[in-house]
Amino acid sequence: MTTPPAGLRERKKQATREALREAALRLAVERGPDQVRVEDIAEAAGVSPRTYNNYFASREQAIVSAVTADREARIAAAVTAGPAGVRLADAVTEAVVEQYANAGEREQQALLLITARTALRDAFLDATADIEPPLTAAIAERLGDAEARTARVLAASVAAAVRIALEDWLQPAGSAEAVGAAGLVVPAGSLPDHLRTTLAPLAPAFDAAERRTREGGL
Amino acid sequence: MTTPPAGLRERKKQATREALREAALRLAVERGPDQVRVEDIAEAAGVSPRTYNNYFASREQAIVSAVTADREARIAAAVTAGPAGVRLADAVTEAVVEQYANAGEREQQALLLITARTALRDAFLDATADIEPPLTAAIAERLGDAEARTARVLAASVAAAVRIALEDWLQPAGSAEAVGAAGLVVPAGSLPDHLRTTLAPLAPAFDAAERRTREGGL
DNA sequence: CCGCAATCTTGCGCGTACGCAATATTGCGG
DNA sequence: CCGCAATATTGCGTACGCGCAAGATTGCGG
Repeated sequence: MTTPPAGLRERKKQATREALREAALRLAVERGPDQVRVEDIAEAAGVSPRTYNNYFASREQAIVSAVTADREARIAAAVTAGPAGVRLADAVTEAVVEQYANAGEREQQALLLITARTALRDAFLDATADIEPPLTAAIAERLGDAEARTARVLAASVAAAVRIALEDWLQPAGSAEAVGAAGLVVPAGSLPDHLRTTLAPLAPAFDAAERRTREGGL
Repeated sequence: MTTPPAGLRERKKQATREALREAALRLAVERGPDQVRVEDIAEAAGVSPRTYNNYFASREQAIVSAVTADREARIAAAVTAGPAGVRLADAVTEAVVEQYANAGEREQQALLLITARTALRDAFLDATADIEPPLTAAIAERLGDAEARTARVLAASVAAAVRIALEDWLQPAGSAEAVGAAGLVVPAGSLPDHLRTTLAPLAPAFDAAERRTREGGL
């Protein structure tokens, strides 16, 4: 379904996209993110600057996409792969955690780069919205067509929650530090735990939807 | 808290912002959205083009903000104003519905404009994200400091749901039309009902949070 | 093996977004 | 009433985003 042999045309497009991603990340690492112009990336990938913009709508997207790549697809797959026995909320949570936990050598290095510059940070956070469509599909599959709208809302909520979790986690801790009182802040903990905590409040909504499906399905 | 008399400086800034908003909307209506350059708006408001960009980061933002203006503040106020007796989920839902239902003459006209052009439509939808911070504050007030993180996630989820509701509602109905089977689509109904339906799946999450607060507060 | 329709790439041009440094405005002590 | 620090406005320069139309590439049907 995802990749029937596919024609040469499509393969070339993917190759170009890949080349742009790699070039963007490599150059950004080599000489610092601000010293890389679109022109440079395009040249390194062997295409015209205009073509670059046919693939990426902003300078930052290419760099970020080198890290986020096909995270969306993997999350959706992980949800779908989950056994039907477990709570949907848990399936989704673990699928998300899994994808953000397995940070490879290169991802780690890129993350440092991204955290530094605000523009990149924003682009990185915006990229979390991309998980929404595939996640919608995966959730809809479990909830049934009657809850299509619910699936969409839940997927969007998850994306929003993930974004928040990453936002907090990426804080240089340079802000107010301790917020005293009951403001726990927790930006220091491990990312997986942080994601789980942030997603937790949504669980009741998933449970209710799942229950509704079960009852309706009888 | 919101507006102590405030100095001249601040008032002038608001006046400029207001002037830019109005100029942008007026010109967009008069000659069509694509025939308005930033230069025109700035001139009409009596400031330099460069100053325009100190107030709005894109050409579309000014136009859209003439419609969305201080929707954020009003939603937050409506939630806070809600009696403590009603379910938080209902308070939030009704606060949101209220703000989007009361569309004035001018808003209605502007909406037509916005729906037409994709760039404006996107900017309009992106503007829903602005309700998140004030909504977070309003929800946090009801849930207590211990649920600060929950408040943030719920507010973001609401914003995401509202966005989805508006997205569907704005569809030119030019797409697949009937999705057959149980895909109800409903883009034709009234906006208030549509908002309520879309927000409904989040209610259980609100209920759970509220319950937690009550128990913890004992 | 060929031609043709679909699609991708590219150069061009316009308008936009924004960092920077100079200049003007505001409004708080003195 | 005045000077001074803080803040806003502006011009300039650079790079980006993208619509458009011409030219190249792909690959399907004959």
